[in-house]
Amino acid sequence: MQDQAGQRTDEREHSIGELTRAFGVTARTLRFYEERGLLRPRRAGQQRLYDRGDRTRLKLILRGRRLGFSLQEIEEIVSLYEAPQGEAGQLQRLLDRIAERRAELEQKRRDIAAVLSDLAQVEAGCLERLDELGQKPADAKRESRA
Amino acid sequence: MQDQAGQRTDEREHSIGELTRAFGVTARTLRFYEERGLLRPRRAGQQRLYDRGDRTRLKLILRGRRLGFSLQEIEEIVSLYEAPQGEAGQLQRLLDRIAERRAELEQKRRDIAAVLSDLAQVEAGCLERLDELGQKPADAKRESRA
DNA sequence: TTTGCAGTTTACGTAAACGTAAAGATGAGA
DNA sequence: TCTCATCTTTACGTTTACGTAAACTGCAAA
Repeated sequence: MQDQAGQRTDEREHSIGELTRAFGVTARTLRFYEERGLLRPRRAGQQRLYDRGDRTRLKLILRGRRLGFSLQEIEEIVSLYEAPQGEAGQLQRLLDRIAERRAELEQKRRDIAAVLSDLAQVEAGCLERLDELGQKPADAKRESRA
Repeated sequence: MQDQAGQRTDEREHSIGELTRAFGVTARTLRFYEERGLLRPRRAGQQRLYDRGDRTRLKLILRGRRLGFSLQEIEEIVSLYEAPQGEAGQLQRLLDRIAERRAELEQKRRDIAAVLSDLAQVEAGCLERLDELGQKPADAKRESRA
């Protein structure tokens, strides 16, 4: 588990190109996130170097993006992770914001359950009709030759 | 459970204004969705009248929106619900598309679980630190006077 | 009759999240 | 030394999902 430099891949710093390939995003996107303050890779001269922390942040960002949060919301969510210290009032406000986010996420979870349930119904109807047609379905999981 | 017209609210047709209040969207949004072909309310002269089917579709649309799907994706998803008939090949393609959507939704579900877990950790840290400070937290669920 | 509200169409504006092109720097290899 | 890939900054363009303003219609209450 060592790369050419004799370091674990997790510990190595990565160029922007490596990161684009690893995460399936464009360099423009990474620079844009940096411009928005979501990423702060260190510099070797002009070049950006992304360390493990940057990759973790990026993972969080993309996770939020898949969930349909705006970059501003993502920024707020990610900032929750990195606001550990503080006096009681601050901590209380942090807890409140966490509760808000949790409520949103649970709404999303309910939405997902509902859509999945709807899709399952449509699928059942399809299978039934295929069955009536005397056909066997061949989707990813249920291989016909099994 | 009868309204002024002596019909159940579920059966009544609604003006655009009623719908905006019921769903918390603007009239512009409803007209835009219609322009995009996502809604087709019937007309009484110029005025739009939304029936139960329209409201159901709107509910589906907003559900997709909360999950971060684009209107185009939402259109595709909703169209899955309304493509029941077809010969075997069509049904098979429909099943494939359902499988794709299901995969996306399950990815989102994993993302939600991950974020919720992260938030729970941050929250635990907060509570611990509040405890060290000798404070009692007062969030929505855990009322301090309980 | 006038006022006012709720609705309509048309059309330009806008914020977010990048895409894309231009022009230049930099280091490795032929 | 030249070339090529990869990186950089700057800047304008694009798509999505509406916002917003203007100008008009229809109906109902004052």
